[in-house]
Amino acid sequence: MDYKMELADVLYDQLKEHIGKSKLMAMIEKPKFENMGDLAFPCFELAKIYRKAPQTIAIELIKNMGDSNFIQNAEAVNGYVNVFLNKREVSTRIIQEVLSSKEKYGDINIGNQDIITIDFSSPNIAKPFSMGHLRSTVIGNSLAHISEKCGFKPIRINHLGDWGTQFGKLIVAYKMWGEEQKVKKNPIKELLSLYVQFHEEAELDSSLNDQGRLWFKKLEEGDKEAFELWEWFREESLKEFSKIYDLLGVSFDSVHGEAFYNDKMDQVVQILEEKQLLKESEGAKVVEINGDLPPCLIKKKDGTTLYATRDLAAAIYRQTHYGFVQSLYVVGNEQTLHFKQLFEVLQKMDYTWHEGLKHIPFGMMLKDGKKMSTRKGKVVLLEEVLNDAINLAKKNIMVKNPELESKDTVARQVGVGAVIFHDLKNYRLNDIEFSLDDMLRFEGETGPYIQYTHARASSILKKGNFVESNDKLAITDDEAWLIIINLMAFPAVIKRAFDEYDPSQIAKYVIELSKAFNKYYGSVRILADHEHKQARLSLVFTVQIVLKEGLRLLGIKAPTEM
RNA sequence: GUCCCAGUAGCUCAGUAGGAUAGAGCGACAGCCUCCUAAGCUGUAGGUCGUAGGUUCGAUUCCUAUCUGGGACGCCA
Repeated sequence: MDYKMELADVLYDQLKEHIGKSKLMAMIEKPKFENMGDLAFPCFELAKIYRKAPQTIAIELIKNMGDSNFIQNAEAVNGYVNVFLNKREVSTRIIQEVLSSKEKYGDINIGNQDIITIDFSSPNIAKPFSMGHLRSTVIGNSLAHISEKCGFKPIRINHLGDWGTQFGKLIVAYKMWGEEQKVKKNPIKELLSLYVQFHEEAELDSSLNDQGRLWFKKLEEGDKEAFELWEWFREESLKEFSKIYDLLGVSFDSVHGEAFYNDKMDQVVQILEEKQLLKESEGAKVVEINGDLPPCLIKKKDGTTLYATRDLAAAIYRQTHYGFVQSLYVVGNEQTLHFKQLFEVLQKMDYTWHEGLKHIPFGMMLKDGKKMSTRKGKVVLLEEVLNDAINLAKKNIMVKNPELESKDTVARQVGVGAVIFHDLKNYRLNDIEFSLDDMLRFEGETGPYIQYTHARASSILKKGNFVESNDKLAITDDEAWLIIINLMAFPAVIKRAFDEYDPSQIAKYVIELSKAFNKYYGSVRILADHEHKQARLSLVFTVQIVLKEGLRLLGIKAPTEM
């Protein structure tokens, strides 16, 4: 039920000569303070049209307002029409709605099962899974859930960074300093230190870079030795990554990395040539782009490809293979220019579907105010952070709930939940200064706070032997109203999260709902009063449902005890 | 040098298709478990919304300039 619409209906008759309904809808806002009602209509713009004071207009609007079951009364204050909803009617109705839809509450069918490909996570082979990759992973995963909730069919793609000059460099480093046994024993760590060593030595001897490029050329041309080393590095990396994905609860529909497009790039280059888009510039092949953008590099002077080439091939492949209506790239803000160029080139190639391509940028994970650099070995390993969080959660359980049966499972859900929530609760374009302390905080506006609230709700339902019923839903507690308002807002929040590709909307929402519930819990003895018990427990049940669903959309588990 | 993003309480951040008294969490201080999980709740202290102009009945929100921080700017991804 949309109460904005309800208010618009009630006011429309008086205003239809001057304002359309959609404009009217857009003008209605939420009052700044609770004691000012539930909806507000500002009359300042009307003052010009009617040549009257806003306050006078508000008073007249109220006097001639139509009737509605859901509107209790209205007041004219400071040029606003402040509307109070009929709490009893609205509460009953919303509880009924959640109860009948369960976890489908908030589903919006705007997607028509159309395909959205989501390119996210995409770690680089032979490098550790760093905190930087966490952002792409959790944002992309959440966007997949959100788009599904909006009726789309997401295709989760892990576009592994398994190709490029870096592998030439790694092969050189391995051949010069690597030891098979050491790498077998501790693959990622050993490969990383080889990679770091390479960059240190290359500072002194730039011919190493040439060798790196040479070995990458060999790799692209199918050299056996190069290929076998590459394959080995890839295998070892995938094993490491799958441990992380298991912990995070993330899975993919496709793990085609960059290498997958190796045999599809010639065709792209050919098309570019046919369309006469390819120009020679300083020995390299480029596509020039109108406007201020620098040209997009397609081939280096040694004939090897660049990631733009592979991304072009990938975009075309995805369109022919999946027929997406939207294709999202959850990739860091610093690559904005690359995607602008990529999309421009696809437009120049006359692909009409280029409009569905969207870069979803996010801010960087900073260390000491600076970008982390793999090349210098300045990385924080995600696995270590997750393990720290899980251990801390376990410690908390031992103190707070030593009787709990599935301690390890819950510790994992809570620890991982804390890390994911910490990442998702802020707007994605903000840079995040890495702070282990912040990430391991379990109090206040954190993942564990939401999970705890959910566990509380679950526990009370169990203690109260709650049985679902459609009767006795009328809630009379004043303290419940804040919960009701939040429950009502859920569908709109999901819509906004989808429209803006912004999971933080949902994170902020579950915080508000949790606060409202905990406040209620603190002031109302839910199980004490027999007469109101059914209505109250029904309310608790709706909170449990929506919190669980909200957390699910963020990729976080909701344990019933903790 | 050019372009992009950001500057709100001690810290981390909300709020911005312009609107009513500037909002949380953490930290600090003071309370609340004979009572449904205290990972909780209640209260106090704390801000000329980076700075200066402009548009407007009204600007933290829009425009311009400026300062500060970060990022991007062809053979890495």
